[in-house]
Amino acid sequence: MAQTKAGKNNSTKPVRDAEATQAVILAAAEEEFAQNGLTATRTEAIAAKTGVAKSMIYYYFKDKEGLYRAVLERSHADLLRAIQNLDLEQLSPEVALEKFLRTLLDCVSRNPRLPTIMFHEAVQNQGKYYESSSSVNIDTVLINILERGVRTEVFRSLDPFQSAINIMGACLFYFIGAGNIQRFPQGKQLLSKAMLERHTQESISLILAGVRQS
Amino acid sequence: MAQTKAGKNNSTKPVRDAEATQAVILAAAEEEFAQNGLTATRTEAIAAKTGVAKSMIYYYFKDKEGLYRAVLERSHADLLRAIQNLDLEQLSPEVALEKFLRTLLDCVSRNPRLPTIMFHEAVQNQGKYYESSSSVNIDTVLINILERGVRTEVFRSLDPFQSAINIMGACLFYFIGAGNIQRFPQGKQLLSKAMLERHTQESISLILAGVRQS
DNA sequence: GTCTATACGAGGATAGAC
DNA sequence: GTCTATCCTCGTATAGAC
Repeated sequence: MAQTKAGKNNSTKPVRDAEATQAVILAAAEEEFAQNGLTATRTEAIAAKTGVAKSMIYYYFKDKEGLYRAVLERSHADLLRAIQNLDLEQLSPEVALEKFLRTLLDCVSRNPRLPTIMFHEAVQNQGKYYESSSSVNIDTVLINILERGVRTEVFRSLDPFQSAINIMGACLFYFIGAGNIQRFPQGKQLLSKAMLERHTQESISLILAGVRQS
Repeated sequence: MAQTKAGKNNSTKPVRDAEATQAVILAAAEEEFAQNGLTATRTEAIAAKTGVAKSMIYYYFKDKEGLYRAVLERSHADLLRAIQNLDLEQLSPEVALEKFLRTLLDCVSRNPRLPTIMFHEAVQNQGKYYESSSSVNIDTVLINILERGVRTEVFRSLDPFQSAINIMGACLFYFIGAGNIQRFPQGKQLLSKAMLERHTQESISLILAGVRQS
């Protein structure tokens, strides 16, 4: 599916680049899906953002659902890879937890749309497009860390399953609120570099203090 | 299903009851809006759930947006009232925080759809239907508690604004994930009474431990 | 590969009978 | 107050020219 790339373009063909077109479609689609979810997103809105014809979506991704799948996979890839490569087994629970959180927060800070994409998928589609893979594993990693911490008594005797959810919430909710919270006092830039770093730090502090054995 | 309001029904009229009809529509609409948000919800889906004709929606609520506004207000009312009546000023920050959290968690446990409604409104509509009221105030109350706690040094020196968001996330994320998480190990009933109580307890423990001066 | 034009079904909203 | 039937816009998806 790859031809007419730049460079070979020295003759007749105008500005046609399959990969580039796909890329702009994916980028625009990610924005739209993040805000609206699968059903409420209009293919026309995506097309409008890209500047390319609406029919290009169907040419490259078959239909809206195909595009959605592509966006879902693409947007989760970074995080999944990062979490999988973490190798936390030989770290102390506390260090492991901090490393996990920093990785998670780093990824979503780089792509703040990811949390809202996850949430739309979870709420609207009940995670049906996740199949057996994806975000489920992330929670499992976290649960394991917590279990180990409780067992070795460096963490207080919390419920690992419940706490994992609450911890994810503490980290990710920020990005969900971001759109809404813009209309807060003198419009703080929640997604500015400084604020994102602060969020990372505050989240980690809250959680580490929250799980630690007192 | 809407019928048999009984009581006033002792005379001529058959099973017609304006309030009852409105009530079933509101109930069904709340479910649908909670799952799909404003745009993705189909009025037909609401009608199908109620058993009443689709046109009743327009008769009572003018249009889909009108119904949405009604659902939004109705679903937030409990929580807003509860939070407003809290009168936390004379309590110590720690006690105030626990009371606030317990109230919040109690309300959303009684109506687990509220968090997803808030979520959709925040993400999809950027909170435009909230006007000046609603959930904004809730965060403000929490921020005030945190500020007071930091000032009096019973809480560690956290960022009240950031922490307020993270705390809300820790409490509410559970309900967002609930739909998706059903498909977890041996289908835990996340919304069962027992699990909701556990969530309440775990959230409060995590947060109190997380903010306390060590 | 990219565009324009269009078919066609879904869904919001209304009219009018009962 | 409630229903059925219908209108008509909007949105997905395809056809076909370039």
